[in-house]
Amino acid sequence: MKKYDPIKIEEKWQKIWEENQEFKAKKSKKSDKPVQKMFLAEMFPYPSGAGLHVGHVRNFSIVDALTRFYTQQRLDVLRPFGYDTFGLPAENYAIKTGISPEVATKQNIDNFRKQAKRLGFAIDWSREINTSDPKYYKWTQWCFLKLFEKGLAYQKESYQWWCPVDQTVLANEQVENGHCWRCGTEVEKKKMKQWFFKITAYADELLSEIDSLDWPEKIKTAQKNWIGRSEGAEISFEIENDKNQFIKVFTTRPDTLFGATFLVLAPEHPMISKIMSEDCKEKVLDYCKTAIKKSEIERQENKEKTGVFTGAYAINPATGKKIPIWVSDYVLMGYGEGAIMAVPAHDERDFEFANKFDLPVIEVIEKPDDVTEKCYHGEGKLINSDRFNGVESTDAREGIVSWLEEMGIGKMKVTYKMRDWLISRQRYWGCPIPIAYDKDGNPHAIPEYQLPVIHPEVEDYKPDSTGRSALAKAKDWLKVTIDGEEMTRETDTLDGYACSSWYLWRYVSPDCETAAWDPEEIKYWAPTDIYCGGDHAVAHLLYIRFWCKFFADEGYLPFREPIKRLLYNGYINAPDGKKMSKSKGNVIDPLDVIDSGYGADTLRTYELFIGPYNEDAAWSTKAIGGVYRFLNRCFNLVFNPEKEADEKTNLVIRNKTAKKVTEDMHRAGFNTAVAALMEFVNELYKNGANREDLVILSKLLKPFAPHLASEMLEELKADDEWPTWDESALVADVVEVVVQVNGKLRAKLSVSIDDLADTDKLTSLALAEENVKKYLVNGEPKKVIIPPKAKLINVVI
RNA sequence: GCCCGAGUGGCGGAAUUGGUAUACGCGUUCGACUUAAAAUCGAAUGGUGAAAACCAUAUGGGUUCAAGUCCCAUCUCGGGCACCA
Repeated sequence: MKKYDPIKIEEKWQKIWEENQEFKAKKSKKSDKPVQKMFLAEMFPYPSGAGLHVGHVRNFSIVDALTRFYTQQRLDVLRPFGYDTFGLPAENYAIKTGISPEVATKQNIDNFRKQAKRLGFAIDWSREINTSDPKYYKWTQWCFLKLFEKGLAYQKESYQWWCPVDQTVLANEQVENGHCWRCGTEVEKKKMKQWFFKITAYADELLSEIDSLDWPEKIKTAQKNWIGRSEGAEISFEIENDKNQFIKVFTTRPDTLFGATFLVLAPEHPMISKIMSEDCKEKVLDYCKTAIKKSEIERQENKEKTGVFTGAYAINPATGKKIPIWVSDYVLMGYGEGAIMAVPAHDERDFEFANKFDLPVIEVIEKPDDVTEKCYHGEGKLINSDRFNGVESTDAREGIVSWLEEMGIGKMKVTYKMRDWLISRQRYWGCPIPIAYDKDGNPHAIPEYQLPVIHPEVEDYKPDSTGRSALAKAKDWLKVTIDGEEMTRETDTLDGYACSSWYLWRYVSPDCETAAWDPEEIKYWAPTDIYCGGDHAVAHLLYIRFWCKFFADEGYLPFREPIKRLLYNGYINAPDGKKMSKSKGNVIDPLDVIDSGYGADTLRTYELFIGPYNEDAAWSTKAIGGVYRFLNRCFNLVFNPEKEADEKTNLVIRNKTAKKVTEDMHRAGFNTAVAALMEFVNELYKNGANREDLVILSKLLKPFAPHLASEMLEELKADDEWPTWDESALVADVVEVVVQVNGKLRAKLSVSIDDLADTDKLTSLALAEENVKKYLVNGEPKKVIIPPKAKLINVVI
């Protein structure tokens, strides 16, 4: 009796794979027909000091199962691996311990690599990349310069999110509920000069191409909402007593213009200081100062409207009447024009504001009878709107805008919620921005031949007191000569998301020294066919699309969407259903699971069997034993055979399983694929097995438990090429047909496959059943329904 | 508040196109092996009921010969966005 020893088997095969460089991507050249390529990747990990966790294992196991599936189908497969290494944890660790981030990162990578190898992943290890390696970030800097050349990387002074603990600016996407995504501190607003990428230039295309992607619906809607396109109009309001001053507003409801009874400006609006009257000046300035200082969380918590009158009036161009101009923090400077026309009768926020400050409310849309709310924001016929009375609001939008257009004070406009991507960080451990400033403070690109701008070594990694990164402490490094002119380097570094916005393309030629990616290799391998991850729904997955479109425009990429199919996997939670965390002490360490004797195959198979890949799952210490038992049974069938079956015994189940597993792999139904293999094994235990049964079992098992399957295939002296199936063998000679009476199950018939199409025969067989007969009142049914292919008879009485 | 998901045994889940609800696994119970235990193998396992049968896919309605699946309303949970004019 041989015993299944996963640790021994896994060591053996991992060594063989390493020596043979088994997973090195190959470009086959078959003259007769082109070989399909398949580029798969997981979202590369941030290598933390804690090592791999079970979430990584799930993510990598999904990609691995598919990698092996396509490899077994003899496609040209590229499955690389890399590390996203710039970031705050390494820098904070350096500040605390004095150990340089390079050193700590290298250790963590070595550990991650070692652990990943113990899981037996089919990775092309010759293509490993690391974003903090100068050979890599040289090209991140090159990407920045391309964007800079085209004006898509620019500097702007503006109010920005600032984390007082991490001492850095944060992007909108890095602020969660008013708190820093890294340390959880409440963020502040700070006025600073910052670098931005002009992602808004691609807003339209980023939105319109979402629907063509084979991505989960929830990611697509999240991106659509984030981009937040709305169509409306820009309208200029003349200031009373000053015909040359206008305030522009954005509105999606120009049809309600006659009901605009006041204007509201954001506290940051530049016109405020120009228009406010002397007697209101003090109150207005005071309000603006407090509002700007208020954190977003304070603005949200206190939803009651606040505001102050400027003392100035504007003219409603539709009515010619003068309307007061107010300031309130419910109007945001970053959206539209930072100013609105308030229509309190048809907008709840304006209504609240008007109520509080006792401002006039004029209804201009007819309310349906069944609407009782005071503030109606639906559609209807216009009223109180002079020549537009009676016009449907949906038509009036266009009518009023063209009328304004004739007067030269309005036009159609599309606005987006999405803002430009803030990319500068006042941190040491990031990719240095390849910019230097001349004596007058003008930014200049570091010329390409001077790249990479290498990280200087520093003694102390803390940002300085002015908020500049530790790079400012490297005095010699700061000085640079460009075209004979002495300049000072930028001390900000790039947001880590910049590094991950092009890494998929680096994978095709990771050692290329003449370009970020080799055009020939890109043409062959990219775009990525399958990409798998469980995070970054809007940030990373939007940025990489943006860069793809940009580099396509510049002629560097022959495609406009970087990821064809996205698999978005769920989290693995602790057995109690809660998030795993060190502080709760409920963390399951995958290496412990392997070492406890289960082995990597059991761990991987279990994580794919635990539930649908795209849903969260709770770890079960007991259930993993079931998977281990299953693999033991697979092992026993090959190494401790008991019964030999003849050629026909398992013909149906064998073909059925091959079909089922193949189809499940295509639709990423890993849990049901494993279940089908379990059924197959149960059947083989009952019936006995022949070599053909076992070869097919081993081949189908390989994507999940590659070590054991390899061991089985070796014993069976078979290769691992993915099996096909014989469709004609799927059907048994005799099938079960169900008989229902009024949709309720009453009897089961055994019917020869040849009789299945004979409805007369089926009907008489069904009606002859005792348990059917007794329901028939006159011995005759009303109707008998035999749906094609359903193996079901419904007798209607 | 708005926009997406989801709700099925004691538990994780299956049912892919409207056609046998509960596959597969865990747990539980019984049996075999064993001095015994573990491991392993086999059997049973939605609920009520002696049985016939009835009731069960969050709740209430509807469409259909037939509904977990489609339609309408409601509730609950998860996620995203959140004063975006």
